[in-house]
Amino acid sequence: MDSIDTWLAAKIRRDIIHGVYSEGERLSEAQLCKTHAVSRTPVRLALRLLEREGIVSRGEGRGYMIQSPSIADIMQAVQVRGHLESLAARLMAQAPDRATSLGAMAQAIETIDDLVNIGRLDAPAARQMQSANEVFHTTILGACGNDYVSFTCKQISHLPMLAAGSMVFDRAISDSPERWEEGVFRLKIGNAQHKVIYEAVEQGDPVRAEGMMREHSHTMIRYIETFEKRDGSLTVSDLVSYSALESDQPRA
Amino acid sequence: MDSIDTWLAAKIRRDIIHGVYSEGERLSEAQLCKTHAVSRTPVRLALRLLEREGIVSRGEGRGYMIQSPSIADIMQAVQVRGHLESLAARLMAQAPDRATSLGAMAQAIETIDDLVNIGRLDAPAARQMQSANEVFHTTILGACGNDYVSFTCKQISHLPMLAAGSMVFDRAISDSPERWEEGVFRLKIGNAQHKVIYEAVEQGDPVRAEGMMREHSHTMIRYIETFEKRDGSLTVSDLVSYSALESDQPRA
DNA sequence: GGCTTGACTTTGGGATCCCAAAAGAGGTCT
DNA sequence: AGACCTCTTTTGGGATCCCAAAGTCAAGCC
Repeated sequence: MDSIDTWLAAKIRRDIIHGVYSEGERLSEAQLCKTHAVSRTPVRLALRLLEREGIVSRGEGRGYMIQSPSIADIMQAVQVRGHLESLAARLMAQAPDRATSLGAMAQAIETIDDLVNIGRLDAPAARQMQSANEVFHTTILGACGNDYVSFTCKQISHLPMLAAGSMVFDRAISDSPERWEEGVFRLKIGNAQHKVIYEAVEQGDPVRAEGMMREHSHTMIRYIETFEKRDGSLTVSDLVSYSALESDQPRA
Repeated sequence: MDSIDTWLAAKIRRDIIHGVYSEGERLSEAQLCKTHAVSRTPVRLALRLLEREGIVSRGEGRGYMIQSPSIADIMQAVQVRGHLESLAARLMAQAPDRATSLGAMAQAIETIDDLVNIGRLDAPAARQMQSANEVFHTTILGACGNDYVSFTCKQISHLPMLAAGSMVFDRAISDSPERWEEGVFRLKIGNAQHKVIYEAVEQGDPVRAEGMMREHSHTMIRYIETFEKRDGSLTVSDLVSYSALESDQPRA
């Protein structure tokens, strides 16, 4: 299943996101063959995949053109994802067999609660939290009864911050105590939202479930905005490093 | 831009949707090479594309497996699309520069109104209506300010009834006068919803715009449901023929 | 007789070759 | 001197070849 082309696509995607290529730069198949030491077949498959992902465009003439996503692009995509998740929350609250999936959600909430209460936010804790958060969100997507919601989310999950359950971690969190306090508070707020969503789904309140999920994703967008304002020039590469916990690949 | 593989993918997609292959059937690259008289390269590209579209799955072992979409699948996808469009309507109602796109929407509404008032629903009229409807919906997607909404919609627009502005036309509409009357009434309702959406967007009322767009897409789902109930066994192929006006390909 | 193991066949992934079309460079004509 | 035409080179699409892995069948062993 995972052939060279998939791996190659991931590699090129990483390069694009990390800004190795400049916006609008033309890249040729032959060039990629040389630099990655593979044949043209996987290169073409990879490029077609990236084209469908929208981070490379295949113009009428020849050559592929880089379409590196900006922070604004990613925030737009996060908004779309959040909107789809709010649909999933509403549908799950209406699903007759939703009870079977409530356990996983409750456990995820509990895990996050425990981690937040411990108060340490080191890498392993962040990874665990990330994982629990992913469980919470994918459970809703999977239990909403509409498989296309989950499918559509997967279609756009290649961008940074768009994988299921991506969380923003502030790299400044370990610098100052106030930042640290702020980060923990934010995580508590997020999990409180999780609890409301859980309750609404359990009680079969679709309006409340959808509304709270909308707010939950809005919180993330707002948080990225505060990053942007604070750091001045937030790069896409920064967002990758924040959400890098989800991938096995170390930052380039 | 449109190479053999794209064309081939469209051909195989049509075959799958029209039920040429049975569910779960394995198809091999070599087989497709023979039947469509092309080399393996475009076949592989086409299969990878169809795999991403979700109508063909590439298992761990060898062979691709057909995943022909059911009526339920399509209705789920329509729900997703409708939800995304409701986001677009909300965002457009909040967009500062929305005024520039209001003209196209108004004209589309007027065109549909004229066609409905004439009262004839022959093929050219249906095609015109389809076209105007497409203008209305794509204008909202394009003017909402979030490019990813439109992008995400395109990602799932390969299924029948999912292209922008797809409309359901009742093939029984020409049979009996009451069905005919019913069909015209339904179109009037639909355009009345368009008018409300237009008004809400113009006045900058995001809640009303989103709500009415949600209702608008819900109307379509409900209509497909009535089809299903009436005909007993509605097939995906039927839906294609209902929405076939949008494509140049005649029904197989 | 059933199970295991080995050879054969099928099939998909990767590499290479060929070709047509398009971009670029250079020369020529006005 | 500038514009247009032509030739060359680059590049991407399609075809074919090769290989490795997986499935299959059969024969031999327990």
